[in-house]
Amino acid sequence: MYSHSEQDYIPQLSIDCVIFGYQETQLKVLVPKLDFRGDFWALPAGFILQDEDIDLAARRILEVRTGIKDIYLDQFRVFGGTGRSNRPFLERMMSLNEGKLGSKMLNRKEFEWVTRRFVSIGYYALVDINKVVPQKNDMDESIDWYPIKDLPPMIMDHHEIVEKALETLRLNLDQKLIAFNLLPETFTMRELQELYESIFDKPFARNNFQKKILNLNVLERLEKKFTGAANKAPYLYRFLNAKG
Amino acid sequence: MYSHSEQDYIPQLSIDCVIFGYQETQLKVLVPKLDFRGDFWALPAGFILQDEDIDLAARRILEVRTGIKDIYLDQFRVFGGTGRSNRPFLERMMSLNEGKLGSKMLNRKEFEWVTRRFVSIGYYALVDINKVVPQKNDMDESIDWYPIKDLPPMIMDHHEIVEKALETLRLNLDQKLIAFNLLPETFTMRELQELYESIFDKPFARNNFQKKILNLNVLERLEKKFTGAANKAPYLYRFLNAKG
DNA sequence: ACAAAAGTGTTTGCCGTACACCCATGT
DNA sequence: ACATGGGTGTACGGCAAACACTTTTGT
Repeated sequence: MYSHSEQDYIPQLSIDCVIFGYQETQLKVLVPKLDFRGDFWALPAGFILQDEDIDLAARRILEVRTGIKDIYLDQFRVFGGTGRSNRPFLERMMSLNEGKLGSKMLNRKEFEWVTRRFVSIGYYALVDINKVVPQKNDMDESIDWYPIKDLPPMIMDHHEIVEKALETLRLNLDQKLIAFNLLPETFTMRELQELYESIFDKPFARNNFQKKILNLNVLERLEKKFTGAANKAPYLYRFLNAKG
Repeated sequence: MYSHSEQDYIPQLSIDCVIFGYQETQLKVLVPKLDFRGDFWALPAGFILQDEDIDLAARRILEVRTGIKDIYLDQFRVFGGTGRSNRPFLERMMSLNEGKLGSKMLNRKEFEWVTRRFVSIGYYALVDINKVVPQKNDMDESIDWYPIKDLPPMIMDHHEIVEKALETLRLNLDQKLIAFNLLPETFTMRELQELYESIFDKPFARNNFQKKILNLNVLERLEKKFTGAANKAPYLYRFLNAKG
């Protein structure tokens, strides 16, 4: 399988990614399930090449897992408790998988490398869920979108990492105008509002929400969208990057 | 001198501290000057023990340099560019100090350790400047408070680190109610306002500032302060930690 | 005609800014 | 009396919340 060494990667330092997507009025997170007995889930993660900027390392990890470039990405916090080691998890995993690991068996040196105490840099990413084709790597059994309110049990402190990522997302949402990264190119005001509601987990008043968003002057109103529903057709909007 | 090894510290990972103080209407930063020819300044920094939480490592570094515990401290960003190595600086320093390093000479192994590419976690701290007795370590020629608008030339990307720390301080000042960490136990409204003005580098309207701060309901008004000046005596205030 | 959802307008209260005025103190 | 700086009150304007009404569309 893969081989880690200090020649290639910075030791004891990793990157954990919280990849947010939005689908069916729910905020979701992309989480791989590891291909071992025992039902282990873990956030997409990776290491930093000796000659690689940390932001680019995060970008590389994201591209591998989502298949797309040009992802909105933000560093949000470092997790550096003393208990942060894969050792308990890996030992349990190996005891549950005796003799079944085959080519996935870690050699002694690799085991030593990955079971040391790790400090991890947390990044969160916002993607248009329709553009993403989740990619398993050779350690994964599967990789899926889970509603943030219904995440599978994850290893180590990964639940806390998601929690902090969501906190940061809420703080930055209006500030940095990044909600649009979670939506398709065009969208209705209702869709945007439902996205906000799923992120903040509370309702917004419809008319006031519209006024607030339009006052930001970052949306372009397009033609109306024909829905076939028994009501007025809503306008479509597009996010203006840096145009007038 | 000191000896680093992977047995003791996490390699290639460091902590850089921006220690803010306030004195004579100026926001200041505590910066040591290295005890070598060539005038090198560098932010207080250190490494993380293998069995040490990163926040506690930052706290340890701060305690050593300031002599006080119970310091307000916040992680704000990771600096992880590929160019982040002490090598250019150390080589220049050594060429300027040939034969004069004496006991400060790094042995081969130590030189290899400290000149690798480093990822650094930035922390900022707020201290009551009157309580601090800056402590040199055995690498320092001196350690002093410099006005943030008049910092000495610092090595590597330390200017950028201060810049980002100040940005974060501004963002968090009202949010987290932390300005009081820069002042003595008691202070006048004018002193607090001048502190705000030095941080944001802009004036505030006197009466409105007072109203805004008092509306936060985190200050206790004490007796008046006798100044001897030809005007009304100002009230003293104290910050309420978590009392009613 | 009616229900459903979209679009828009009006009122209210809060908050920050600007302006104005009084108070205490030493010269 | 006056200058100096401290404390407080009032008026204005913008913004967000709450309430209300109109428009479009398929059944």
